[in-house]
This record gives sequence, C-alpha cells and structure tokens, in this order.
Amino acid sequence: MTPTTLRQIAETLGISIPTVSKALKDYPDVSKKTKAMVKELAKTLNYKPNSFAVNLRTKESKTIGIIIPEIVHHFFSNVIKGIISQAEKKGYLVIILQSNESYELEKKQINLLIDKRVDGILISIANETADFKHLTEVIDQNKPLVMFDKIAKIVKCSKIIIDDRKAAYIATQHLIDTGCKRIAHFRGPLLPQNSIDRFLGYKKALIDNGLSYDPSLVYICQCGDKSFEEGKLNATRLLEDHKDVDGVFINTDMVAIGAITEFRKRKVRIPEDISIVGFSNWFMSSAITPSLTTIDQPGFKIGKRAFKQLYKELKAVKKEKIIIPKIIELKTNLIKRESTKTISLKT
Amino acid sequence: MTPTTLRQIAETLGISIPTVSKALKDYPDVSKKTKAMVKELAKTLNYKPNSFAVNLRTKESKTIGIIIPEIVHHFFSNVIKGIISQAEKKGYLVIILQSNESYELEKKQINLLIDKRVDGILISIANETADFKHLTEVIDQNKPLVMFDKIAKIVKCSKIIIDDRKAAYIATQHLIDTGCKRIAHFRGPLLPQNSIDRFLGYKKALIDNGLSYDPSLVYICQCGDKSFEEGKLNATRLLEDHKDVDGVFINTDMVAIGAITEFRKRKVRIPEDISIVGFSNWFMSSAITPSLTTIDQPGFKIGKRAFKQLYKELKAVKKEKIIIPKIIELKTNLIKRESTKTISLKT
DNA sequence: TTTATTTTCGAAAACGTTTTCGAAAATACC
DNA sequence: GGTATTTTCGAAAACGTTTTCGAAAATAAA
Repeated sequence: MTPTTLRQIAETLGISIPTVSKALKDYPDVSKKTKAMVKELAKTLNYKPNSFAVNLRTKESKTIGIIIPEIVHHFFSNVIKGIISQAEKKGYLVIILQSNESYELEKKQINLLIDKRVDGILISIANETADFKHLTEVIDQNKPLVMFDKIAKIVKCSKIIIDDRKAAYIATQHLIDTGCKRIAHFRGPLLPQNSIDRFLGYKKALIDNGLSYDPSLVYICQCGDKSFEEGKLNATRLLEDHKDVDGVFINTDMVAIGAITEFRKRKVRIPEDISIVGFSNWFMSSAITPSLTTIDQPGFKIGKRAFKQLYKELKAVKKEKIIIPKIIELKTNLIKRESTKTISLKT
Repeated sequence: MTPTTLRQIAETLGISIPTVSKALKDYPDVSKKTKAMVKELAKTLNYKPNSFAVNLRTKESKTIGIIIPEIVHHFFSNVIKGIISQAEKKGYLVIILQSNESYELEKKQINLLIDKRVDGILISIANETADFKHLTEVIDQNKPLVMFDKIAKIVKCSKIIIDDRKAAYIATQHLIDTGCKRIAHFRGPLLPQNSIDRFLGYKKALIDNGLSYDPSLVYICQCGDKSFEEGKLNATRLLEDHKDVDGVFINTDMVAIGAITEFRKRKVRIPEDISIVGFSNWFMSSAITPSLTTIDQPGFKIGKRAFKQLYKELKAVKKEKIIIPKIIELKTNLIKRESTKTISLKT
C-alpha cells in the first residue's frame, strides 16, 4: 500500500541503502551485478524516489512558479502554454497563480512561491504594481526571477519583451502609409509600461510624419473583460467627437473588434472611411469581417523564451555562478489584413 | 544568505529545536514567555519553515495537479481560474499540465504528478483516452482524483459534470419551439462523451417532437483551433446539401460563430432563414451580430466545485476515511439571444 | 606468497522538520 | 515540609534520500 523506499529494497536484497541509491543512479562504485539486481527489484516493486526527500536533500524542487494578471486571456494562456511546453522538456513542473492585477495579491503570491521554495519565478506584473520590493527581495535571495510582457524596467532581472513602442510606431506608420491623415488611438490604462509605450510609438509616428498630435484623439480603455464593450463605446464617442478621423490604432485586438462591430453597425465603411490597426493578433482577428490588420505578439514564443532564460539562470545558480540579467526582445510583425487599405505602389 | 532554520533560532536562544517548533505552532506545552521570545526572533530573522522538510515529515505537499487537454481555451482557462481561486483559499498550490488531447502524454503526466507526490489530481481527459488504467492506479493508491467536464463514466471517482444530453435537448427543443422544422447538428468528435451526449440530446428532442432524425443533417467538427473555419466550412456544405434546413444546433460557440459569419456572408438571414443555437456561452457570443443563443456552460463554477470536492477527499484521506465518489451535476442555462426567433405567446 | 592497486561496499552525517514521551521544574495542595 | 499536580522542556526517533569517506574485498603486480 505504501510506496516502496530504498530501505525496503536494501533489506530484501540484504545490502545497504546507499548502495541501492547509487546502483539506481549508476554510480561507478557499484558492481554491475548489484546494479542489475537492484534495478530489477526496483522495477518490480515500482520504486519511485520520494520527491520530498530528494527535494530536502538536493535543495531543489524542480518546480517553478508563474504569476500572471489573468488566466482567462488569449495572450497569457498562450504564454503559459509556451512556458509549460518548455518546462516539461527540462523536467520542471509549473505552478500557476493569478494576481488579478492586484499588487497586494501579487506580493502575497510571491511569498507563497518563496515559501514553497520553487526554484525560480516567472512573472508578468499587475497594472497596479508600482513598488517592487517583493521582487527585488526574490533576486536578493539569489532566486532566479524572469519578467515577461508586463515588466518593471527598474528591477534588475532578465526580461522577455517586445518593443511595444516600435511596434506601435510601425502600426501607426502603416496607417499613414495607406493614406490616413487624422489618426486616433484607443490606448490602454495609464500605468502599465506597455500601453505607455504603445501610446508613445503612436505619437512619435505622427510627429515624424509631420502630422500633429492631438490629445483629444486619444481614448482610454481598461482592456479587461469589458474590452469588447469599450471598443464599441469608444467607437461611438469617436464618431460623435471627430467626424474627420480616418484611422485608429487600437491597443488591443479585442477592443478593435468591438470598435469594428460598432463602426459597421453605424455604416462606417472599413477601411474606406476608417482604417483600423489592432494589437496582439488574437485568433478572432483573422476571422471577423473585415479581418483585422494587427501587430502579432508572439505569446507562445515569449513563454518559451522566458522559461529558457529562467532555466539558464537555474543552472547558473546551481553552479554558483552569478546571474547576468538579459533583456530579450522578440520580434513582432505587422499583419496586414482587410481593415487597412493596401499601399498603392509608388511609381 | 541561507534561509533561517529552527536550529538557528534554537541556538541563539539557547533552547531546543522542538521547543522552537512548538512555540511557533502554539503548542500548549510551551510557556508564554518562550513563545513570545521565539516568535519575535523568528520574525526578525524572517523564518519560513522549509517546505521540503515539512512535506517529508507530514507526507503532504499542499499541492494538487490539473491535467487538461488544452490551456488556450476559453472554457478550460475558466475552469483553471475557478480551481486556482478555490485552492488558494485552502492553501493549496496548483500545478498545471496539458495533455494536448494525447493519451500517451496524459499517462506520462499522471505519472509525473504521482512522482511529485501531489496530494490530489483534477483531470479532464483527452479525446483519445479510451484506456483508464493510469487513472484507476491513482485511485488504487488512495490518492484523490476528481474528473470534470470530459470524464470517463467507468472510472470510480468523483465527477463534476453538466448534463450535456439534457442541455442539448433543451437547445434543440428551443429551436423547435421557435418554429424550426428541419434542424441540423454540427457535432463534435466521435469519441468524447460530451459530443456523444449532445448529439443524443439533439436526436431525442427531434424524435420526441415527431420530427424525423436525418443522419445526413449531422456534420462533424474537431472543435480544435480550427473551430471557426470548421463552422464556416460546415455552413457552406449545409447550404449546398440541404436548402430546406431552418435551424442548427452547434456543438461549440466558436464553430457557431464561424457558421454565422459564413451564413451572413451568403446573405442567409439569421434567425429568419436559419436559427442557430450554440454551446458553452463563450463571451464573444454576446458580442457578435446577431448575438448567439447558446447553452451556458459554467466553467468557473465547474472549477470551483471540482476543487471543493477534491478538498473534501483530501481531508477524508487524511482522516483515513474512505472516499465515497460523488457525481456533481451543475445546471446549465439556455441563454436566448438574437440568433433564434422569439417564441410567439400561445394564446 | 606478499604487496600494491583497484573494485565494491556501507557507516555516518546531513537536509529541517514534527511528534511522542518521559523527565525536570514549578506550582498547588494538605 | 512533603506529596500531588500541573507546567514546561528536550531527547529521541522518524520522514527518505544523497554524498563523503574510510574500510574491506577482490584483483593485479611483484
């Protein structure tokens, strides 16, 4: 009934526990005969090392923790998938926690993971989080911490990011290149770096192209579960406030899809009257009519790279080497679809 | 640098390790004075019990495992969210694995979790899984196992389910009640019980209402990442094969939304020409035009109940009581929206 | 056969906690 | 003051593994 232990194997075989342990792990100082003997019995008794004991002895759990703001989210669930897929290859299990965009919860969860003595932590921080002591403490304990997507620039750790500003710039430039003269922006919340950067990219593209930046053309959305509604609402407001707008760069695809829905309802033609570019390349973007031009944000790849980096650092710590934080920037792509005009060839 | 241990506290205070341990856990056989002393020092040294040692000693890890077929999935990510929310309240952490609908992977992952000695396992089985030895072995080891959504009736463990057959019956009945005479069905894959049950509910509703069941009206989809495309494809085929169909009951919202998109493109009016009922109540269902009548499948609640049941069983095992498997059936609701006609009041 | 070398093994310590149980110390009772 | 009771403590064992290191056994060299 109770799981087999080394002791049981040792006793039935009349040898010592260390020998059994070493036999199973192919130590060179065990004869082939005993190795064979031990391995066979281990197999028939279905021996599995007690991971609790192994953890205690080796001081590692082969487990990492992830904290993300929200699980029910296409981008984040893709990141998780990327992380898990990679972790599995290296024999790591993954504990997932969700901060609900709450700083307090995030702090509590960091402590939970530390208490559980996970080997490392991956985190995408909450919008609310402005104080980073809970994170620097992790680093000070020499426990690998890697941030992804929603990062804090000030924290000295590795980060997997995309260049939000550049991507936003490219998105806006595309609108300009396809003939838009007056471009609005539905931005995300004020705090997180992502939405700030996307906003800045938008602004810079305008200015670089000699278009004036008009703050009244910038609308804010929370980009939470009400994203779709926010898109509709902002679209409505935009039509009321600014009849002359002919392009919108939108912080998130889901908001963009809401906006498209509203525009179509109001008989605004896309892209003839208004062109739209989204952000994230949610799978519905290619499904709707018109399909949405957007920036592809590679969630799965971000997850994979995040784990890979963490893994490197786990190994470094094991060898008592110091960790050199690394900023890894993944490429994004502009995916041109039907919600923007095609560029006329310049002859 | 290294974490504080009981020994360190004991030595600096000149008392024994057990006393420190007991003081921190408020055992009655420790004087108030020493308790205060110990607790204070523990706090200043930021003592955190080494969970590896605790696990070894108590034989439990306060960790559970979940295996689901796919993480990037609105329903499942909601279930996960429900599980985690509940687990957190009871001090349990959650390890997540994804089987990719593969039986082999699922088996491997069950073993992984057992090897890690999680306290219990929650699982929604892969479509492929037809042999359940890996699951019964878990139960035989007296480790709590709770299945949800995609279950195996034959395995003797607790299950959190909805009545797919009944829900499908109600969905189909709604089509009939609103005037549909010839109703098609886009079903899911052949193996999983869910899609079988939904199909059976559909069929029974037809027969109970004196409508003939016509196998050629049943189309199969895989309901994977290509769901949207499958919906469009099946819609196209349906229009080609059967001009007289006036209602469709569809296995999954995402497929239904694909179908709606295709129907609209082909100027088929919904619900005037064809009424549609989906399944799952994905959040986009209320967003699209026309909004989709569907069956609400309460993912978050399923997750919560699944953990609650597992928790009960964890406690039972601890008290060496036997586990009595429980089948918990959660209610589903028909959510009437624009994709079906309103019922004319019968005078 | 003796000595030197290699092979094979196991005793012991360690990881950090929890719990039982007996003993010592302190207090209460007479 | 002596006995009985309560309070407070710590020794010891246990959880199951890993690793170091010295010793014994087997083999090789002389």
